[in-house]
Amino acid sequence: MDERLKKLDELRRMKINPYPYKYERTHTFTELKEDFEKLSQSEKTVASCGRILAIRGHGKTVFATLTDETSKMQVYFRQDRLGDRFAVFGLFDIGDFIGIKGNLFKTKTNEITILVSDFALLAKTLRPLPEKWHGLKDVEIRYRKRYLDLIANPEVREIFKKRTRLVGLIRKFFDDHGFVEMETPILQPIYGGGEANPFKTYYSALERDMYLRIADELYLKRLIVGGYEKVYEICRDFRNEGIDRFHNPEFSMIEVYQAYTDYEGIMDLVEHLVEFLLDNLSDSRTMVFCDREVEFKRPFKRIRYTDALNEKLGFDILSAKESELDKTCKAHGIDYKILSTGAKIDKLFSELIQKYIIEPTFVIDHPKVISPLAKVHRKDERLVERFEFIMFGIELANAFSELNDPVEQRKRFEAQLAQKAEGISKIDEDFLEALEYGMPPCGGLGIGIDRLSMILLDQPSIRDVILFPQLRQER
RNA sequence: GGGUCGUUAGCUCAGCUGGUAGAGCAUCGGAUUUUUAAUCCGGUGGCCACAGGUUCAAAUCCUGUACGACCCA
Repeated sequence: MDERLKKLDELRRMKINPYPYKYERTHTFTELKEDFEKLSQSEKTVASCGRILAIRGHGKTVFATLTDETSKMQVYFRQDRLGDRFAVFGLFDIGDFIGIKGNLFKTKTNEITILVSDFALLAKTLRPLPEKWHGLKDVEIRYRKRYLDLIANPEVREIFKKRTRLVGLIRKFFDDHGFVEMETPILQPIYGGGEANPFKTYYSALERDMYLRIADELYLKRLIVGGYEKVYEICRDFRNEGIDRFHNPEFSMIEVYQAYTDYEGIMDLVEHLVEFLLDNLSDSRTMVFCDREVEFKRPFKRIRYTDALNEKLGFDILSAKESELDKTCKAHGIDYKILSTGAKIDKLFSELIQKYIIEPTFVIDHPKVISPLAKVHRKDERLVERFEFIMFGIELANAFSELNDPVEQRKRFEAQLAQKAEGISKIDEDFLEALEYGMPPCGGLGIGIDRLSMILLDQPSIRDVILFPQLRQER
């Protein structure tokens, strides 16, 4: 870094501003390559700019490789063309941003190159870049200093662009189906709509505790009460819990609510969404994730939650005694002591069934105890009308026929409180009051966007699809 | 929370059963007018994550801590 600071001084002595204000670019590197035939015939010079990736000096000439966001480009400096200015290039380093003007030609190895007739420093770098050949591998640096990861590993830049395209497609799908995108509060006085511990904060102006939302559900339902019939929100939610390959405390979801439909209608919607995403993101309806291949074919497989679990356990989970549940949990190495009845059942399900679901599958008709916001199943009052969309053992979506009976909803909240379940600390009276004004029959859906990105982009860790994952403080 | 593995130059990595710290790239100086992981010659660069312990001697063995990865809960 000392060497580079010296060069910086030297440049200033030469009256060269190392941090000028702008550069007029005529073409990106990709545009230059695409229009090579036409541009290389022309006498007119082109102007491009980018970061220096490599310098290959040959005495009175220099080849350098530059990169802009779109592509790489080789540029060629010759002393006989640049005269005294040629020496200025000696003060440039790998990593610096420069602008060049010149004409396109092909070298004898057939590489499109700019013969430089004029150049300018656009920004001097002080620190050396990670090595060009091996890239940056240290995952800790890749996550802590993502900008270095993005410089050194262009494929990572591609992943995040694809993620953005994916979110754009999701938005387009729902817009095209007549849904309206809404924005609801991130800071909530009462949290709810999911099972999780919240992040807590303090709202000075209102002199009260607030929570970062764990879900948007209860606000979007208020919008259905208000008369909208198809709404969605692409939201950042926050859950104050563990971090692992599939969990980041701060994560992205889309929640969708549609009036006058039920979970069957939502299943249909999800199938079409997934199909739409695949058709726009990849060439086939086959998907590879962590070396396992899966084919998408409508209709997706459906598995009844309790049937699957009962078959595996050999007894009926819903009529089982608490002691029997405890025994079963213990047998499967689950620490049941701190868990509510519902949590025990759900834990068993994840361990014994969900883990092994690879094909795109709707797990349907969950027990009522683990689904406080879902409507009772029309054929079995111990169950609710709910589905989870699961593949590769990962839960991607969760949906219900939404409970709209305010009296029943109050009972469920009270039961949740009595169970000391996560995700509720007190009853959201305002929400219940909204339901008392009447919510039409409604299907609701939540999709984890990070996990969906993981699967569609074949990334093994959620941190590979989140630009700035939180890590512990460095010491 | 538990287990396993990792942490050595700016980056990627070697470093054996303990004996003076190594390579490639980057960087600096020199040569080089079509190179492209350019090449050739010469140099700089290290609190071996941190703190203890064992030993005549520790990057190496032991203990603890921090951070990270993976697995389990």
